[in-house]
Amino acid sequence: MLRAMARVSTRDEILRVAAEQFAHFGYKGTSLQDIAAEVGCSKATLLYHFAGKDAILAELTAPAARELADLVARLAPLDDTAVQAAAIEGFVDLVLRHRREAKVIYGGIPQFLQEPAFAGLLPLTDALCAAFAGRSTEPAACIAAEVVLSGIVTVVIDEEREAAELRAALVGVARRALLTRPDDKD
Amino acid sequence: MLRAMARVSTRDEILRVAAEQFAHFGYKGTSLQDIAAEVGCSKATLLYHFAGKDAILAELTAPAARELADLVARLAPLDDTAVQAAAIEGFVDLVLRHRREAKVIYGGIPQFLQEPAFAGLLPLTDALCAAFAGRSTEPAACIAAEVVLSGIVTVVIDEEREAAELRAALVGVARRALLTRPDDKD
DNA sequence: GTCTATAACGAGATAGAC
DNA sequence: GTCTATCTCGTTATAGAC
Repeated sequence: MLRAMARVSTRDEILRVAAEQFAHFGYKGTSLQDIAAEVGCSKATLLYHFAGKDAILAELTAPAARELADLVARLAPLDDTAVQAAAIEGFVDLVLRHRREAKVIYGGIPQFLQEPAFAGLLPLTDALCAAFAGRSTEPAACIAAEVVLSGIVTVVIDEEREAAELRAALVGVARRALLTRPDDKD
Repeated sequence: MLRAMARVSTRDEILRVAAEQFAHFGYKGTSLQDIAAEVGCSKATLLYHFAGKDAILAELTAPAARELADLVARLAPLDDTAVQAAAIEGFVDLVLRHRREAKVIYGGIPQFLQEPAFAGLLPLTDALCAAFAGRSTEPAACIAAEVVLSGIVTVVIDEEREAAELRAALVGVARRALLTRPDDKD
């Protein structure tokens, strides 16, 4: 039971550093050189552990993408009134579990990478957005959902605050922003 | 009075296309090749009209950045209760006047460009964020302000809807999200 | 598993003809 | 003003020693 060391493995360290830099500077804005320098190894070592830069990205985002698919599946059977609250809490928790990856998955990526690993993401974010809007097709509700969704993923990477405080604040702002009926005690 | 033609000038067309592509794919994610192809000219023509890629970016963002500075200056003398409402309407209007540029200015840029043209932007967005929070230093208020601010700029570039409808929806969601006191009739 | 060296490619930018 | 051709540099990726 001594597996939780500071330095697990070079491979995991590469993933950690890459996630951080992709989120901060974007996929294109981050070079293998940058990642290698931060990890403390050479570019060649990166490419020994991963087939290429895109493979790092794919492996990085896979767990969060899978959890997003799970969340969307869990939301599907809920009725229009319950789906919004469940979407907010489920997504905030997901994003807090994957702070760095969230921004990479939600923003930026789909435009310049059509790999199978990312092809399924757009429908998922669309479904999540609809859930945030309480399945309303009102323009105001859709726009509000988009604002909240993109706002959350953008903010969470740069915020230093602890998870519990951040969670409460994000759930709170999402509820208020998406409020169409008076059901909360905040 | 016949200046409003479809094709004003190559120079303006370059600015228009660059703004669009920077917003969609990011500054680093857009090559001069990409811009030239969309404009229908060569890379050399781009560099005849502008000193370099960064000069395109600087000229592109200058008007919106100046307006942002003006807005922050207008907000400064307002008291804590009035500043929030003024910030919301002022910023939404600003963003709608500069849909494409807004995302470029608010996100992404500061990390990889420390030129004088952009050095002053971070303090401005910080001041705007404080205004959104009603100058509160409560974590919840600050986080809410960040969510709304980043959400607005992210959403506005991809939204197809007309300005009036978009404006009403954005102001509405911002007011609800930042609501700390009951003063609105929405 | 990690390194140095280098190949292969694409990017921003320049030169000079038209 | 716009082009083709070219230069230079940074990037991804490979080869081969240790």
